Amino acid sequence: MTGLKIDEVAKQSGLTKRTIRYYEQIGLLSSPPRSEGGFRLYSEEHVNFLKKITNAKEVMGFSLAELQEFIKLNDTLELQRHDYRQVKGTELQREKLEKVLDTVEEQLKLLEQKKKNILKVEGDLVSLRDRAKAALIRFEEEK
Amino acid sequence: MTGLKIDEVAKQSGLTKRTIRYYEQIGLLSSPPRSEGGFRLYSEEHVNFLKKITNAKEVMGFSLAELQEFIKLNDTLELQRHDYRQVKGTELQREKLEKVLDTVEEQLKLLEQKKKNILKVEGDLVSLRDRAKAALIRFEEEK
DNA sequence: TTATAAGTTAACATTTACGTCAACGTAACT
DNA sequence: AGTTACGTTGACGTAAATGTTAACTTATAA
Repeated sequence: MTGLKIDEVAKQSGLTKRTIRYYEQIGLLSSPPRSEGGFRLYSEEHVNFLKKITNAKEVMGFSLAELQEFIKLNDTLELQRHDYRQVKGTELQREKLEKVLDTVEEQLKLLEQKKKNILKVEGDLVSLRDRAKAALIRFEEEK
Repeated sequence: MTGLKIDEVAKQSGLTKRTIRYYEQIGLLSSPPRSEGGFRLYSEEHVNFLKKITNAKEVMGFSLAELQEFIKLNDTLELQRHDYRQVKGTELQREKLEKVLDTVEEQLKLLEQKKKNILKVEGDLVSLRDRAKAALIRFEEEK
């Protein structure tokens, strides 16, 4: 009978209840257990997961579909780790792992680019700010 | 008869022709001159502008409406600079300037936050990459 | 000069990521 | 035991930002 109800999760994650259910519906968020009466009961992990993916979504500009792709990569790796004995050494698994690695490194490159772009925008903003400041100072001087 | 045609601008900016016309339609991109026959003839400046705003859009997560707001701020400042004699000293202009300044500084703060968030995501990605690498190495060792 | 490629407007379609509302069940409080 | 608050599903609505198609015009080039 333990676990957070959806309203609490909404508050902690900053998402709406609608959005949380929607994420579950599209398979982005794993279905939490239900109470006797059918209420969703979330764990802290669910909350952390939501925080993490909303952050990634904003930072990377990911669509929900892209987000899913990424979570799948993560899961592939977890699966690889846990089912190690059973699946070890299959060529299939190796290919999957290599795909994960490629994708992640691609994303890391994109992040680098993103950092550069942020610097550009920051430069523009700073110059805008300075011009605004200068103009204001001229006002003062004229009084 | 000089100037870039829309297809060229699309290539250089990475946007589609539809999008470029749309941006003009909503007043985000200034209407370029037309050729005799009615073709849009763009300058390099148009291309740069498009690059700049798409960058800002991605980096800041701006909607097109927000983007417009921002361009208006910029224009206000340019206008302030050029029509200096005419409008100088009016209280209205000062208020506008202060609003510009406030908004810009707010955006700069957001950018700082955004940088921190990037670092978080980057950390996640790096750990994902390292786990993938480690798993691959285990494959090699088992051969 | 005539096909073909690229431009134009206008209108309708589509996708994403939710918001909103209805009708109903469950928990909590008094 | 009754009221109020919160939960559930399902269906329909919507805003932003394009995609797509049609019908037509203008450049390009063989």
